[in-house]
Amino acid sequence: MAHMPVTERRTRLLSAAFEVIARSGVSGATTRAIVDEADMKLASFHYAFESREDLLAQLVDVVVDTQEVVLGIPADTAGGLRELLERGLLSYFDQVRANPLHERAMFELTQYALRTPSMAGVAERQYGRYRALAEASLREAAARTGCAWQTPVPELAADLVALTDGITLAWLADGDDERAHRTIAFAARALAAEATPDPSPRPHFPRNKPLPGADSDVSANEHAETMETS
Amino acid sequence: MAHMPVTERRTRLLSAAFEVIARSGVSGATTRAIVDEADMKLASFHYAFESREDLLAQLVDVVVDTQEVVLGIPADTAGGLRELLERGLLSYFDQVRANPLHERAMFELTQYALRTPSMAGVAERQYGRYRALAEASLREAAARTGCAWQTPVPELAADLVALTDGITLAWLADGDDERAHRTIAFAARALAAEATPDPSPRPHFPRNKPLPGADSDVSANEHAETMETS
DNA sequence: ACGCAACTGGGACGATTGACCCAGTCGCTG
DNA sequence: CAGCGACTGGGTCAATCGTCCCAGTTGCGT
Repeated sequence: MAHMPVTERRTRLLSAAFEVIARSGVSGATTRAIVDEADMKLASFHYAFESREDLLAQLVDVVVDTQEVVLGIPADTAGGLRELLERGLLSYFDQVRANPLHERAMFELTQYALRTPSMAGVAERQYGRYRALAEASLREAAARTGCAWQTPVPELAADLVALTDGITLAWLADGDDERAHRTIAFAARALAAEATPDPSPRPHFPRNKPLPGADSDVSANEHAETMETS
Repeated sequence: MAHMPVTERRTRLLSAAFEVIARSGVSGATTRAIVDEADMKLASFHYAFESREDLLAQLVDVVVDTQEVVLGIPADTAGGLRELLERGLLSYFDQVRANPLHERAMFELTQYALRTPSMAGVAERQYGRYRALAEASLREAAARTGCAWQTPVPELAADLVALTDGITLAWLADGDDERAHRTIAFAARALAAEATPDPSPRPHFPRNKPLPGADSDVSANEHAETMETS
């Protein structure tokens, strides 16, 4: 393989490692699997990194610092706060659905960091970043619609992160797009209820409806309108 | 070690495996680590199970079927629906906090099932069970307070599962009890808003406040039991 | 052009892994 | 109480793991 400065080799190995982790988990990310994915020789690994743990630690660092998957608050201001949040959540969900392996790798790395004593605090930093990103989105959404949050935004950011995490985890497990869409609608309702009603004329009383744009199958299966307190 | 029927040996090995997974992850649950935890000899492993994968598959099965960690809806009906839900969530959270390793092992097993082709559908079944348990709790809470859900309960169950998952994951990462309590309060508010207001005199308009008992009490019910898979 | 440091290739090592084998021992049944 | 099937113990195997070593090769500064 062609010569290559160490720094670029490091970068490529980190990317390859992430790829392998997404596919086979952290335990499957052996030094040989990583260099194979990066199309390198085994010796190059220990020339670029001191050890496998060294690479893993740097990977977590990089991944946490470059995390950008967030609500994409739409530019157009059509609709009220609730609708804006819902579209932002749908945009996030589309990212997840487009690349499920990415989220799986993130969860995998989080758990690895959680059970590795030498990486104590990394998971905490990761969630701090999630919350910061969520907070920015919430502020933007409120500003865009002229609403004001009635709950401290950092607190709402934690709520939003919990919701997106929960939605993502459930979807990774069952792959049910429609259910995810319904939960997203619920999340948007719940968050919008924490702000002053937007000044638009719309009387915000959005009972959830079949969500146009969801896949056509799955339809009326477990959606019985009869619930009641058994 | 003393003689022992295969069935009991299997049970013990499953428990030991769960313990090891909680401590060291699935990848750390080697045959030797498991038999060591169970205080057995290595040969007993392959006498009780065909292979390591066999044990893991059976463990996931057992764990999914015996999952019982849910909202403990309190027996006393003091307070409205929102308060009842909040206390139920706090009860769940106490279980998690009393034994964080249990939840970590559950996430670990879910991810293992997710990336193991031969176990396709197990994660889906797991979340189906979560939803069923959540649905039962929601119905109970509504019945207890005389409220009626205005959204299909199976749908709300998915929302509740997403919330608890998100809360749990965030707490496992940062260990922030107070933040978890705030998110729980948010979750209770959000869910209660999906029901008809309870007939009690209280005009439910709970802007959140500094949470008077957030850090010290919560000790209504403390089961620091062993978790166990049996 | 030249030399030296940066980099590569291939092999090797010890440790650990899942799996297996088989001679021995236990304990129930008849 | 005798015997046979159920069970145990300890050793062994090939495969794979992380890590290391070192003789070669490349490319850059001078």
